Amino acid sequence: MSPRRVTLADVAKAAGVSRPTASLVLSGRGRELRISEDVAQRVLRAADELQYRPNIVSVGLRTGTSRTIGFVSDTVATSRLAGDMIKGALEAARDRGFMLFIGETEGDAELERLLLQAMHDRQVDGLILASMFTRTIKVPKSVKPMPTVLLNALPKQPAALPAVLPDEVEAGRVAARALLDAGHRDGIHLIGAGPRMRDVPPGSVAAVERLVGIREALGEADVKVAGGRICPDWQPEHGLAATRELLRTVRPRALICLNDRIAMGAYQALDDAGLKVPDDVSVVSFDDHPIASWIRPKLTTVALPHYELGRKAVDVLFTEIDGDPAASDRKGDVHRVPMPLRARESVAPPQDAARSGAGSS
Amino acid sequence: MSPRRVTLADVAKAAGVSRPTASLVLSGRGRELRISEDVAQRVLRAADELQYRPNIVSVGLRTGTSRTIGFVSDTVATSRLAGDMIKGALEAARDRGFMLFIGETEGDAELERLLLQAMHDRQVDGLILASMFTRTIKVPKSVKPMPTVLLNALPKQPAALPAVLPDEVEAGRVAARALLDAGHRDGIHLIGAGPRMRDVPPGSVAAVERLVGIREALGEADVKVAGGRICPDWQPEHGLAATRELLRTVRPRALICLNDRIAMGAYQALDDAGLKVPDDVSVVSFDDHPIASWIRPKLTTVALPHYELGRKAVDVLFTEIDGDPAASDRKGDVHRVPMPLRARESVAPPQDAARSGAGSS
DNA sequence: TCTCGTTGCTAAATCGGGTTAGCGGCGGAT
DNA sequence: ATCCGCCGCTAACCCGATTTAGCAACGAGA
Repeated sequence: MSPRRVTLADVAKAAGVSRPTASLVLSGRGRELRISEDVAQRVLRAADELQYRPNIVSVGLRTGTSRTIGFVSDTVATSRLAGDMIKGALEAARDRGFMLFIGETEGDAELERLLLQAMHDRQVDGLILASMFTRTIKVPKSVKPMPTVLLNALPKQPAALPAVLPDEVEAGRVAARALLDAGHRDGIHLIGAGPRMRDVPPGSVAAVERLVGIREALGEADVKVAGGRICPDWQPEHGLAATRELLRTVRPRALICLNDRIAMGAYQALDDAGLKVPDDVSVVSFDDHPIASWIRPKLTTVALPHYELGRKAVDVLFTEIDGDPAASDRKGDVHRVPMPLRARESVAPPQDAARSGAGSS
Repeated sequence: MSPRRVTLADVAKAAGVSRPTASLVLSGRGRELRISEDVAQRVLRAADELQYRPNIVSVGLRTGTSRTIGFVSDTVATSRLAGDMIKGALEAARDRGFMLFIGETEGDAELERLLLQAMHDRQVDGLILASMFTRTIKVPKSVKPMPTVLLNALPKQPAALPAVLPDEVEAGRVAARALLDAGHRDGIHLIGAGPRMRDVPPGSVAAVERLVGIREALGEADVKVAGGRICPDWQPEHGLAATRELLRTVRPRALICLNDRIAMGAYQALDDAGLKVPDDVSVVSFDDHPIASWIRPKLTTVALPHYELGRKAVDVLFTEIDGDPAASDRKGDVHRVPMPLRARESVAPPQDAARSGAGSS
């Protein structure tokens, strides 16, 4: 049906040389192997005229490579995270002429095994094991022979695999500083976790690390967390409930919500209580979910750098693939990607402080 | 480094037969070609014991296939759409032992060309050309020789390519009926497009089709649209502005928002005006964006069936790949995937109708 | 004139599997 | 005993590239 692909043999014939000669010229080893300039030019011209493109499958068979990397995640669809992470990985891979296989395991070990097998069967050159929320994962044995990078995940057993993660501790500091810089010193409450380090939803790495950063920055400024409410699940309804409960007893000056969905619930509770954001209560949050710029006032939040995480994972993977031996002692490296503050409209100086002019625009 | 892959030759040796014999047995053509039961069993056992898996790259070289399909979209990350669509495609492909290459063009024709080339180089067996919002697209010439399906898109020139799209017209009917069934007859306003057919954002297929369905269902019930506001862009702020403007002159009984982001803006405008959803004003919408079940009251909306769209596209693609000749006369088929109503909390009988008991729970 | 060394290219093997043609061996018919 | 034909398997080639080993042709030195 389709006009048959142009093969190396066609190019060789057109240039009047043998197939290996054409191969040598096109792979750039012509000079080194003393192919004459004249022949090289003929081959190059023929390849150009015939629009020759090497068949990657064939090269793959010979060399054992595929110019392809596998991106395996537990869930692709659940969160917006996935999209941008994949986009970043996609573009970084494309820059190097690589394609991406996508697969998802849905947390099912058997599915994961099958998927890794399928990727192995297709001779992927490397693997990215991604998690949609930061957590520790058990690294399947089957990845051993392949260059692999963990994305948004840490190995359960200290395996010699590099990991790429958002810098959640620094994000906690950034969120706290956003309030401090606005002049807040009192009445800062946490929604979603805290105030103590042990008040975190089980298994949530992000909660722990954000909390560490928050407490650290606040502590440096000699500011005490006024209180905190743990949410078992970081969904709007839990943020609503926790904030509502908080408001029964105290009137906070500022809220650090542990993510945007919680913040959305908090907004509702504050609105129900007749409290205005940011005039009565400032709110900062984490994630930069699309919702953050939709709700009024727009939410100031510390963004998960999904796109950069994806890119970084590919970058790290390529240092593995290119097999720089000097890199082998950095095998288990953890790469932290900065989480930038998206300063929007939900933070203002506290009302009394505003009077004394301590606020910033 | 890694223990070399088990090849067919290894299996043949272990079973004490030649390579072709092993190949015949494993490909199931053993019976047909009179391989003895004894030999067949030996081969099967050896393959099992050695955990033999055929190298797909090798098979690909010989047969020209790769058990892989390419999923090319204009943008992966921008909307949640992508994630579920990809998930559906992924699972449908996996059911058949196929993998997915993901690529995005960002609307750039040159990037698209490169991407299709890269997929072609890897001998993908078929192509899905997806758009993140329903629209007509120019089909690149380079896809001609390959089985191809358009997803969420229609060919600009009536090409002989099947397309998979959400059934937006029926969705319009469903949304309208949700209000009719609740007893609404008057004061139904449109936000985002309408009331006339020409009041639609340029280039939006969804707007046109939804409007057709809405007007049709309303017309059948002899109900007139009370009014409508076009939004140039379907974002919350435009929904807010349009609804606010509407409320300056009239007091609607029900709103049909052309999508959930607009509905979110409408919620805010209604809240600002002191109107309660659904008691004062019922709201229905389209898309079933995650936001729809986060806002209070939960939004009744007609869902974009992203997951099913992805699955369906792969299903249709496989009828192309399997090349059922009977299917060749259905080449240009447009497959419509139903959009289900997610009945939640934003629709109630109109207040006067409620008194007469015409409402449903 | 013969040998040795370059130079410039190609024959042949290889990757891992699929496919076709055909080769020995055995049994039945003549 | 001889021939035919079927059974059961294998030799050999193919896909499209890369890579190693080595072959001609030519010039220079002995």
